[in-house]
Amino acid sequence: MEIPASVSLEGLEKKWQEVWEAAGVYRFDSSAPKEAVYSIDTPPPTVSGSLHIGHIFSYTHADIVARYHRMQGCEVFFPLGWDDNGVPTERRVQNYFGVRCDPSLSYQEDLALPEAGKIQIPVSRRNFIELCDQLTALDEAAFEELWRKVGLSVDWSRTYTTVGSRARKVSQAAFLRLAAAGHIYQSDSPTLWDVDFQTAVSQAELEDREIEGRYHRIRFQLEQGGEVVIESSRPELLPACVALVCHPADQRYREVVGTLAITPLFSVPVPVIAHPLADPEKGTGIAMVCTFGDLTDVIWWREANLPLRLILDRNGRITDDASVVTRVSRTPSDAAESYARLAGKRAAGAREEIAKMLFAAGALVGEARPVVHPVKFYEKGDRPLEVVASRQWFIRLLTLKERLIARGRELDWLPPHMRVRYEDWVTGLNSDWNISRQRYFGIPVPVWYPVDGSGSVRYEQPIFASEADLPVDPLAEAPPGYNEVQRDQPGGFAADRDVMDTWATSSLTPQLAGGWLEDDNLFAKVFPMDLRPQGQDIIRTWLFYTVVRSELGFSALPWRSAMISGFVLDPDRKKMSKSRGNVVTPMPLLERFGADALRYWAAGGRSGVDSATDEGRMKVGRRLAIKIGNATRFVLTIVASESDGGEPSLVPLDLAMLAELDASMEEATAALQAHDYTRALETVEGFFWRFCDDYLELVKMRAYGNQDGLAGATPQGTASARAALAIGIEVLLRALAPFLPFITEEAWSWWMPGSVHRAAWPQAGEAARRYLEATGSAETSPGQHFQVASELLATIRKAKSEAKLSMKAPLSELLVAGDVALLRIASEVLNDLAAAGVVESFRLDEGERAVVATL
RNA sequence: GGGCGCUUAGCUCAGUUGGUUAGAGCGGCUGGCUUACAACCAGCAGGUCAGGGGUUCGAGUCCCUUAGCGCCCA
Repeated sequence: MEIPASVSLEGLEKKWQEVWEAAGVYRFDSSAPKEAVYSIDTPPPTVSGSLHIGHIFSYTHADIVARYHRMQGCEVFFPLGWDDNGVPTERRVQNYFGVRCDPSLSYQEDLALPEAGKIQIPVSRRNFIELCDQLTALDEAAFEELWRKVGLSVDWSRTYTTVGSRARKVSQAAFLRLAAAGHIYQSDSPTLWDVDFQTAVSQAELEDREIEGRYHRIRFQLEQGGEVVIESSRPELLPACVALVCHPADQRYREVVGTLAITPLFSVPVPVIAHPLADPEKGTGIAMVCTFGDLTDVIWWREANLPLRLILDRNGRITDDASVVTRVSRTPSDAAESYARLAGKRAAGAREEIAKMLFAAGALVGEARPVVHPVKFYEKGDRPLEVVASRQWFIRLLTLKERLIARGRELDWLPPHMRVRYEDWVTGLNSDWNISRQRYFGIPVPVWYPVDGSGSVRYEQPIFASEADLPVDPLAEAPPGYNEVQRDQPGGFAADRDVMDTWATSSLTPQLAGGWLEDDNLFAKVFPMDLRPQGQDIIRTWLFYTVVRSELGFSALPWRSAMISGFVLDPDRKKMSKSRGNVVTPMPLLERFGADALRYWAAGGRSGVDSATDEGRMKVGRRLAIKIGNATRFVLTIVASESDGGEPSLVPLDLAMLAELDASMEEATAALQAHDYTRALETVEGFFWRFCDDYLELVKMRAYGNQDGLAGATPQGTASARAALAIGIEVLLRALAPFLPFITEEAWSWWMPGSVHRAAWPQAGEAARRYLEATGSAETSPGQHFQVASELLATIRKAKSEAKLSMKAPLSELLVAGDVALLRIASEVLNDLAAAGVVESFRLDEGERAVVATL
């Protein structure tokens, strides 16, 4: 036994994480039987972001649960990954190195990077990807350092990433299997497109923003005579107009539905249709349908089977190809002339130009009316999205809704109301999952296409990679049966140039981490997983997509439970954001308060409840950690001090204290079983303070032994107190270990072998049972001695405190009145009470319950 | 506009199937160097449970309603 002279928290993080790593305390043993495995699927953080206090919140909750199950004897599978994939990394690489990707360039061996602040230089795709790898490696190291410092009991030998060859193989194989099973299709269909990022965007990446626009009133002549006036915020799409639409019940337009209207300037006849999505309240109640102004246009276009007239290119500019309009115009040369004035312009410029033309043609009615309306944006973008028709790969979702809702109901949600968010999201899905992304740093779609004799790419005949060849890069490798010289040649092949959506990989974390396709034995043991801890902000993405992939690929839920954390707010309870500049970084707080203290704060955040960054709570956590160290040290000092040589015999107070500890542990265990780490901590912590403030004080003198003149102090009583103290603190250390892993391990190491984190979680009735064994007593039911003694002590303290006296001041008499049972209990704790409270005499009276302290 | 959640002490939050006098921590105040810990200990004060209505022997808890806050979706 090595008891330190004083307790310090400094350096514990570094010391113990090294010991744990060297001893493999958190290493997953894959030889464990399946029943003993508890597996956790954490969302891998995007490493290209900067460190954020939120990064330790949800993961700490998961870690507490992981540590609990490990102590319950489970082999815990708790790997962590890094999500490197996609736009955020590319952006960061562009800014960090001052480069941009130009896929037409060839690879340069010794790439000279520009100095910071200079204009971005173009580099080849391979160079660009190398830089992405380089930067993510740096970012990963910073993240791993944070997690280790926080003390996550992760098996760091099983770290995975969402790029790299393993992720490629898994994602591509999953893609091929879904394709073979008919869950994936390719379609040349309307797609939301960010003109700056040059990529398609899926429903989950969308965000509505209110922007200012202007409603232009435009006059359309009717073929049958007369006119209608529509209002549009996007008049520049007039050449793409394919219909007018009004609500079926709108009396104003009843007569014109089914007739033809003629577009001004371009003289294209378009049908007037009726559809319930047309809002009679909006504008004039009749709108133009263009291909495509927004997603409602897509619905009208699809349902009314309208023609396609695309006029925007992928840069968001009006194309040069006037034939889209001239082909269908009644005055082709006038239409061509009008169109030429728009060609090459972006939306905003074209809008101005067409307004002039409409005005000149007398087709504009009145002044444009300012309006604020919601417009779709890519969540990371800053220009409104356009809808372009583009060839993309999709995973079918719309036919899957009911199955996904049913799966959501099987999942154990914590808190339960989070299920509603998932269900609302699934119910509201209006498109399949577009998984093609026109990016560079990501996992390639494992597909090529034949090029026919005339040089056209035959997209309808995709050549899928074979699973045995994975991972593949179609841009660098030729498909089976072809060779490289045939690339992009007539009669040869062309690669699919896209990579997959980041979620197409991230949705496979159970497969990625669990050894799917690589270690069948491991995968069978860990999948489906037990727990998915995550933030509420990624229910519709990470959680949802993972459920989709698991359902399609494995006909199973990926996990039994989902534990949803709230947000971490800034100290003023405001949402943190970069733009507001109130993001709290965790490292300085870790340095100041220590990992145990931050974990204590995090453990106070119940599932689903937002928590403010609260230094006060961290301070309390730090004090608790110090107290744990001091209490252990004190107990050990007493236990190790010279003994009177007596064997312990049963003392009712000691037994009662341990029985109360057992009761607290039962409560804490039930809470943890339900993933309620907050309640568990409160329960254990509450008892720990009573152990220190009441029990320790009550038995201190008796436990010292050799106290001359102390009433009732016997060697047997001393030995009993020492036994109870040792059992109590030992159980408490184990109970506190999942929450404050560093100080508990430190205190454990002073006197116990091995790691507290591999010790057994306290079992029901354990403390009292061990005490009875130590005292050689038969089964005895514990009494209320600890409760009663605590109450009496409180009365004594109150009397002295109100008299402004030291606790050492003597009390001349303590009167205890009550029934026989109470008096018996009281009589059995009087000696300890006399020592702790310096009470000179007691009076026990039968009667109405009362306690009176007389100074 | 729709959905979900929240409103309890100065602050942050517990409060289980309705059941004694509504709890904790922090902060505040008053004391105490008590030989584990002054980075500590003891004690005290502080609440019309957001407002209104209802069900009930009994409501912080259940129902209706109003107001405010937050988040998600459109």
